[in-house]
Amino acid sequence: MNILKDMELFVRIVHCDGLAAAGREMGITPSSVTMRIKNLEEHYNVKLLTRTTRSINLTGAGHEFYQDSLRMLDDINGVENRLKASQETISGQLRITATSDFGRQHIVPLLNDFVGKYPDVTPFLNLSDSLTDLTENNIDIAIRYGTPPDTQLITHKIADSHRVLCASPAYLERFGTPKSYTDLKDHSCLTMVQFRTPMSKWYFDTPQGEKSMVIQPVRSCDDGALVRQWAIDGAGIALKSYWDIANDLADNRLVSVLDEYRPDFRSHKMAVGSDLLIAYQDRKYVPLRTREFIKHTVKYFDQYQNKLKLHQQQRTSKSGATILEEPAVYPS
Amino acid sequence: MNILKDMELFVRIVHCDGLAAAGREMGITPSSVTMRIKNLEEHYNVKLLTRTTRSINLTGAGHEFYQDSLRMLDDINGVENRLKASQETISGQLRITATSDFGRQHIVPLLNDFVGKYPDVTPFLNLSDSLTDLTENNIDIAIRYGTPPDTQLITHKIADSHRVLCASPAYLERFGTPKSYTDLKDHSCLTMVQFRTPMSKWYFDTPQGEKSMVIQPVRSCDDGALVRQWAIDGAGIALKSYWDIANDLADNRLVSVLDEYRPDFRSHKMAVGSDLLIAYQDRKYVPLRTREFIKHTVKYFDQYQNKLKLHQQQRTSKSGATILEEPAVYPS
DNA sequence: CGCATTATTAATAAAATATGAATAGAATAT
DNA sequence: ATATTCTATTCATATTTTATTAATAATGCG
Repeated sequence: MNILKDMELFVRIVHCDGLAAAGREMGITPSSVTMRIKNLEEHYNVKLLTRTTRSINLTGAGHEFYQDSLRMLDDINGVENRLKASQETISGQLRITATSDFGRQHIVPLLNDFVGKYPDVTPFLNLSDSLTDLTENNIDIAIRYGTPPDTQLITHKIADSHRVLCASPAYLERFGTPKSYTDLKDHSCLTMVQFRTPMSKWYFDTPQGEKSMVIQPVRSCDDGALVRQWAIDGAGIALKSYWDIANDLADNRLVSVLDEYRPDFRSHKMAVGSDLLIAYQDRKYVPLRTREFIKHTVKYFDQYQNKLKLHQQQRTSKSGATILEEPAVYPS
Repeated sequence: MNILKDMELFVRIVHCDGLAAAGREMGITPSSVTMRIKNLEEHYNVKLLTRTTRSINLTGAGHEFYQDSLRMLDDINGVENRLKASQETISGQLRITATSDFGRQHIVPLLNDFVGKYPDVTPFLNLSDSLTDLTENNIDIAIRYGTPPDTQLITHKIADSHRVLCASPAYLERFGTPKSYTDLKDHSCLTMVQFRTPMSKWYFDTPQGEKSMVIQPVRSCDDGALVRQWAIDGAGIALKSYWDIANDLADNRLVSVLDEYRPDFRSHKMAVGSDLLIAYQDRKYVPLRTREFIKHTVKYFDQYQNKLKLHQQQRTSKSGATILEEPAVYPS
């Protein structure tokens, strides 16, 4: 009897909530699954699952065994990886998740770079604005704004970030630049929809403390890229994360407004904070390719940030227009 | 490949300082040992042992693998022991469901007793008057009146029981004792509400056969304990299961009436019959704690029944009220 | 050097595991 | 209510994995 393999199967059964489904994922027939669980139970003389044709339920012993299995599988995974690591190279599949617009702008070129350097790495990129479960999808690395609401993850800050209210120069010329956050009620606002909820409650730091305002979006969408495009097209003012529009600001396709109010949005389901973070699973063994990619990413954004600063200095020295720097004075 | 078994073998090899010797201890041939180590090394592409015909030596990776093996074997050993323990020792969580009033009066002291005897048992008591699904809630034992409408359950009769119409001596003195079931229409009746339906249809065995009567309750409630308390307080006549009021009858807080009519109530959702039963899931492997608790319960009610009989004999001979040793347990 | 013991190899035997077809049960759709 | 679909199970059969046997080569000891 191969207990470790049975543990793997058992965990799959629990996750899939069914024997047949687990078998499908593992590439074996339902009858085989039945047999193996039956043998396990007979061997230890313990019932692990109460099962009808339509549902399964863990017994007390089953619950314990599930926890034990998770622990042991994690352990053996570490052992195997360390064994392989004795001559490990930077190779294999590297699975990354990032928000779609940010991913296309930053992760795609970064990943090209990485794969160019390490050709044996085969990247898989999940671009999704909804939170992806790392364990479920076997993701090595997640890149998000703010700490995800998952205590199991290890996070590293890659770069400073903050939210930015932005619009196209054409829009601002036509409808005026808001001087106070209250002016926004007379503007066209664009919002993103996350978890089916429009993120229409915007927060502002004011001399009177934090204020929030519920805006009435003229357009909303669950795709971050489209919100950005709308803003570039002059459809209105959008609230975006800094790195999503860093290029647009640098190239003057977008202009930030009301920076001094430090605009923000929040959600209980969402991550907390606004900095750009890299997150990965707390595993006993992190593959070399993953460790190397984290280094690579940190370096990339360091350099990028420097590049942008340089770019800004050039612009300010030439035209005097401030784009990235926050003015310190509030309008009266 | 069975890594755990290979780990076991590997540890033996290290301890025995040789493949053949390890094989001898494990009851397999040297060639088999060679094969398995070879497969291990090939699978992970790592050399674990440098071996000549006369001596073996651990490589760096082999040393790590040896440590890993010790840890994992220790872990799996614990898992296996715990699994077996659930069958062989009286330990672990024992999950019981009982009706609330009955549970507080009888199961709580019984369980105290049981846990005192077997300290490794951690009891969980679900006190609910509505039926609890055993599988769903992972309940080991249910104690109910009458056979539950669940064919999957195995039931054992613990004790005789029947329904009893009862009222306080004070009530009967003031409003008279009913002589026939038809007298009940002139009495204050108390009923319990189960599944949102008042149990107001009462059945009686009469010389003319079974008769039923729909009573108009002056008070009703979905909590059995409160109905009993109302009766004790003299609010009227209640129809209760015998064991729910056995203590009250014994101590003369309640007096039964119309016993000769064998009063009863029924419900299609309810259990059939009125005897006190213990029910558990039809499992191939019933944990030892469960089996032991069943024994314990049967014994407890046997003794209790005898004690009540004795008490009654003393009462009829002395006609003096005494309090039973087992007090009705209420959180005070 | 011979002797005893060991590791290895390859063909074969044995054991463990998976499959496929048949049966029955439970939830959903009709 | 009835049909349908998906599920779990069982058992005989096929496949894969693992162990054995016997033969061979290698090491160290007296």
